[in-house]
Amino acid sequence: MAVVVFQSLSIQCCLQTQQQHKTEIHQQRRPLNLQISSSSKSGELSTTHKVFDEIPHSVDTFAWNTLIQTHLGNGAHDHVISIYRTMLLRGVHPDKHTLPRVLTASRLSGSFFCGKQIHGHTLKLGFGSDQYVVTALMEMYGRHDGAAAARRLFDQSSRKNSVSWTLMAGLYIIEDKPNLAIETFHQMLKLGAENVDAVALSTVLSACGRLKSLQEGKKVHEIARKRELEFDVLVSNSLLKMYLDCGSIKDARLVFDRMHSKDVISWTAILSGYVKNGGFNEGLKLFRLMNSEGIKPDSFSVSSVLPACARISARKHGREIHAYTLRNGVDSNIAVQNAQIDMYMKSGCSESASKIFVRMREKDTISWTIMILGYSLHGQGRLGVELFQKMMNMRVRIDDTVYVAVLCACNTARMVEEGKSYFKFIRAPKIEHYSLMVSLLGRAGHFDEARSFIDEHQIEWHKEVQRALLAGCRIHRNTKMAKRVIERLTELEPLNAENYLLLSNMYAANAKWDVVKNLRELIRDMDLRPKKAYTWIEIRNKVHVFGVGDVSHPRSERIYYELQSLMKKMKEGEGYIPDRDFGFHDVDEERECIPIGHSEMLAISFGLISTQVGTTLRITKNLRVCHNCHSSAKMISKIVGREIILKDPDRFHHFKDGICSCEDFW
DNA sequence: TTAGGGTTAG
Repeated sequence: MAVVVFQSLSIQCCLQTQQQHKTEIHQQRRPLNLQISSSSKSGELSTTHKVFDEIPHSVDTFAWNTLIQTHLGNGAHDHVISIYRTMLLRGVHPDKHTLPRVLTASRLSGSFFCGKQIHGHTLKLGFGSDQYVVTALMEMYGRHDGAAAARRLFDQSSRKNSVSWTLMAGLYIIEDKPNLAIETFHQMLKLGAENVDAVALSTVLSACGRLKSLQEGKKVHEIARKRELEFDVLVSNSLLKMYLDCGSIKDARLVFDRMHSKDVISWTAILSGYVKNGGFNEGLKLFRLMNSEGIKPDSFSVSSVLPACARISARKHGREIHAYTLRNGVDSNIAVQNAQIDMYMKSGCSESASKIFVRMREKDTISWTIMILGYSLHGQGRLGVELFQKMMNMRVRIDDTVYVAVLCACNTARMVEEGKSYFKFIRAPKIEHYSLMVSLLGRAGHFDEARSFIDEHQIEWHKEVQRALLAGCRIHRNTKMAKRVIERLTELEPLNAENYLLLSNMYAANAKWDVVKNLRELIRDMDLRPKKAYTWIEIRNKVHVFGVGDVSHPRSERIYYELQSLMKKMKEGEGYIPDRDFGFHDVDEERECIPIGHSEMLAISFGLISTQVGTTLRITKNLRVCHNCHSSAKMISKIVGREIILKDPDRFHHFKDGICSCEDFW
């Protein structure tokens, strides 16, 4: 931070000095200007500075301004201040071009004190009402003291233009007051409609997005259309983002498809929009299309598409994109590296993720969070807790999401006391933190404590909390409490079919068929659509999908034969007895079906007959795996001597040598 | 010679 004291310098003295050297300036200005301009354009700062050192005292302000501009453009803000000081010391008079630049430099270097001194200079020199000076001052005070401070300067200024109006609107957005930003834009329209330009439209569109107001956004879209600015790339990209922020991917796509020219930002915005809204395959498709149209992806586009690979466990695509980042030099970007770690973790390759994490030159809070969550996902909660301890020791910034991650890790590792102590550190816990604490206590079987915790924090009427409690009931087969929880869930989410199915399955387990019949009728009458269970397995670049009792696969006969033979081995060699209790299961159809017809069993069997001995099988299920399949998968891993990695919505199960990484707590 | 703006990761 530059702390420069100018008060000792006399502006009056500078004025006199300049008068004295007026003749010399005229004689020497031209050759010096040329020298500075050519060096500045080449961006060679050291050369520029050498030239600057050679400038005689009599040189005019233009050369100094050019030098200042070069350093400002290169982000050398402190240096700009030093040059300004030298300029004053040499008696050169700052002008209306110098002052906004040094004000900007002092704002960007965080030297508000210095900025205030320069404000004094602008008044003494009579540039207080220059438009560029006013906007620089507005931005400085606005960012430091808030929008109200900028507003005072703005209201006092006699000549307002599109830049000052837009700046004012932008400051309101920073303060999360999008309504005021939109109001400012409309005031500008009313008072000086000819001023509206692409940047003004872009700013107000961002405010509409923040407000999630499709109505306001469409009004601005109409204004852009009328002023023929709709297809300006900045405006189009802002419209795209506004529609995405307002949740209308359809309108965003319409803007994208109609754009005359698309840049890397347009492509990144739309593909990121799809990925964030669950359109993982469409996101990947757009990424490929972008490449084929000759738009080179940058760190932003790569970080936007990698979560799609993570979510659909598309290791192959993820690896290809990873290779692309290495070839194109974007792999050292921290956001890209974080997205890569997340992708590898979520597609089952925790080792590849760890390698990147270890090699990272710089790690931020997000990098650590991804690793802690990743370890929890793979049943290595203890490693996650250790990482959190390390992170604290290294004084890395801890935020709410890191606490979510470490509480997840404590859950996985069943480290109740550690979880309790970390929870105490959270200043303002959110419902996610409370739910994780309830889950931690419930999974450990501490139901009385979980109840007291819920009462103490008055969080009973949150579906997340009830679901967390249900997880504990499942593990400990606490049917009595589970019934109460599910009944509460049906009150909280009357349109969620899953809750009625859980209830129905619990009554079925107790042979209360009349209640089961009533619940099924209720589901039908309310026209609720329960989820169906599916499992995917990728064999030689082709994805095979299996439903419950599926016989549609061309190798179906062989798949069932393999399963029958495995079942025989499990019964004879491992003493396996299928569990008929589906009381805690989320789908109805699987209870009706014999366990070997469950989708994950079919996928495992197909994987075994389609790959070489010893190959690891990787499968993904859209719903939670049932107890029978979990036990079967453990035994199969031992019988066939293979690792089976099964991903369900909450975690990875690594079945190996007859045991699972989740230690049967899922 | 100068200002205000649009895309990323947990």
